[in-house]
Amino acid sequence: MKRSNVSNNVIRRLPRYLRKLDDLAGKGEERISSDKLGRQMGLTPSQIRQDFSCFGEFGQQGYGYNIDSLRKEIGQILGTYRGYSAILVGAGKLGTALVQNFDFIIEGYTFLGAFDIDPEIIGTRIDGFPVYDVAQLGDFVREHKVDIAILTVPRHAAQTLTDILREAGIRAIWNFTNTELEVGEDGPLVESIHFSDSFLVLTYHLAQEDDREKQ
Amino acid sequence: MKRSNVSNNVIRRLPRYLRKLDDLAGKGEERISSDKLGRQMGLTPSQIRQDFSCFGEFGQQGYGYNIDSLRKEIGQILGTYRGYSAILVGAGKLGTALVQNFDFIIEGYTFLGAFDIDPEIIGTRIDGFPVYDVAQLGDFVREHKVDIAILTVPRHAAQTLTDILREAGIRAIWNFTNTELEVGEDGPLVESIHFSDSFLVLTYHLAQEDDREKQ
DNA sequence: TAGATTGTTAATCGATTAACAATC
DNA sequence: TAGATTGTTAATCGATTAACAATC
Repeated sequence: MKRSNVSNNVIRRLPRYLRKLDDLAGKGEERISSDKLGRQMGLTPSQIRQDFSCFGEFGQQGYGYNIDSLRKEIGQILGTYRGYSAILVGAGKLGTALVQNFDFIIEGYTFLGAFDIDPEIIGTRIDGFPVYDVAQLGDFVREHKVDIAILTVPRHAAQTLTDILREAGIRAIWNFTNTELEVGEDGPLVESIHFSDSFLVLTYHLAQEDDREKQ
Repeated sequence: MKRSNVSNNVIRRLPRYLRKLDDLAGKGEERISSDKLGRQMGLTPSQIRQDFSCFGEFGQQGYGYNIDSLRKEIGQILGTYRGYSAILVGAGKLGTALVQNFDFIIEGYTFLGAFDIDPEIIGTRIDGFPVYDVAQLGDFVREHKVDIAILTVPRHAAQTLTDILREAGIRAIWNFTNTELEVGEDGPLVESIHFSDSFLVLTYHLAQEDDREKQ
């Protein structure tokens, strides 16, 4: 695996490849060429070959790529099945939905539980996992060396909890708070899902359609 | 407004600008230069000026940009306050969380209600909005000329509902099903939030850190 | 062997950055 | 007026695409 200076664009395409390959595998397909894959995904064959070649040589001339082994390679690159541990910070509707929709254990991660401030739900269970008092968050992260925090708290609490998580040595934050988190120099990785950004891109295109029509 | 061939990268930065400007306005700031804005957002001043200049001349030499009016301009470009109508398709945990977290009406959109297949929740209300039988989805969309469907159904139902929505003339689908929707030639716009893609980008970086360390 | 298809090098295209005249 | 800062043109950088020898 080379993986020296792989561009962001390439990295963000990898999960799409993985999804597509899972799809093809599910359909019982065995092999695919960059040409066919490109047509199915709306990419050029060149780009696909360039992307893969950032990480190694996964194909075979005259044959293409073996779907099953390519899947495994890309999964490996993306860090699946490495047993990374995760916790949920903020056990509201959104957080609960995420835990229930992602089968973390099957996917090769270890989900350890949730944290919340509401006494009503502390001590209960979500999908079988315990809900702890957020007051214990720092100690828990330190003790269990938690890798990933899924942050689904109200925006006003986002930075405070980020600070606690950073102090406790969390490695990554999956951020759903719709704010930019301050993590400083060698703070944790942050990957954000900004719902409103995505929604606004949608309405941008609608607005553009409307404006074009008016002319 | 020129808006001829604006690149995707530019479009995806616009919501970030809007968030930042809202932030600054909230802090009582009145004006900002591309230089300061760049430093705060991690972009070059050049890029910021280029981005804005795709849509018009919003600044003033020697002064910079007026935060309030720039906010309004970008909001306008992004189609806020145009009264676009939206429905929720799939009233599970995730969908409910989205409706409760986005105050659609305040944000300038019109939320019309939710649709589900579960008789238990059909006829109930979410955040005050009615939950209809999904059997009425097509007719409802046609009748109310609904602009946007928020699709939060299980993946196996995604394509069927997409087909119904397209047939009924929906203009855009905000897709949370973690699948690629087939919409054909002049089907609706699709903007997807792929949770798993985002999560895998996170674990990619963790895995890379780990591999680098091992060496 | 002939056909298919890779991995990689070179060419092109587009996006970002730098520079600067215009002007508030 | 002098200083600041824009909008835009030109230069650079990086990403995508094309081409092709290597080879299964």
